[in-house]
Amino acid sequence: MAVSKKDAFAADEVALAAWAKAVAHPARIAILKVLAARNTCLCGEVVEALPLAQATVSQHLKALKAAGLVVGEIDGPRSCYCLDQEALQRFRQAFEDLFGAINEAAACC
Amino acid sequence: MAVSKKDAFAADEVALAAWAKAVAHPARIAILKVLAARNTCLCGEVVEALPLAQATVSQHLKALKAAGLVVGEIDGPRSCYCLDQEALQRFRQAFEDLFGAINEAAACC
DNA sequence: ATCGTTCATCGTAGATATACGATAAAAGCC
DNA sequence: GGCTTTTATCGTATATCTACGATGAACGAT
Repeated sequence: MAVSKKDAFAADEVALAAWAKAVAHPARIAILKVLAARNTCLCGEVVEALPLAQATVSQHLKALKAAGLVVGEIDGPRSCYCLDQEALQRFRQAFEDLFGAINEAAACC
Repeated sequence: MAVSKKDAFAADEVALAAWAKAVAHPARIAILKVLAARNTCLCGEVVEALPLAQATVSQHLKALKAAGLVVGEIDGPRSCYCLDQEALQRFRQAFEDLFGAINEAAACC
């Protein structure tokens, strides 16, 4: 964008938008599902489960980590990624709050 | 992106990602709240409620419309935007399904 | 017909996102 | 020490997003 206007919005809106952006790509949704389905969480396994190159998957994992939805520990040659259930619940709650604020709107027009 | 790989993912993941992208910006979250809080829904009112230029707001409204979360009817000089409650509920359900699939994951590492 | 109001769209500039190959870095193994 | 495996990061190309001023289109009012 020309210049970010995100400072002009409420902090909770910015936070929710950031989470939403983290899941605004099918690859990242798929990654969350893969991490949930396995308890080993190696990056290589995620790569095998997705139709993407290793570098791309690593980049998506980084985005999920930056959003706080996933926790990753680099352990030498291999690394361990897992879901941050607490953060996911906060995200879920923020979403529910938004829907709650929205769904009693009167029909217009 | 170099070339979109979205065809390689499950349809429901692509759909959820598209919805998530629609709310992946604080301005669009704010717009949804404004539309919910009023029953008149004129574009001008949304513009006044946001710290953005009219052209930018119109563009965000278009994005929300493209995602199906908002319905808009152009009526000559003015236009009427309202929330599509049905679509919002489908979105909410898809999200809940995702969280449901994710939150019983075993802790790893 | 000419304004004025309201909104969409165009054109554009700069910022991000997406994807990949190539390469570097870290650890174990020989 | 070299070699392999695993993963992150760099560099890069293309695509999309974000924002705005300027302009156009539709209608009501004068």
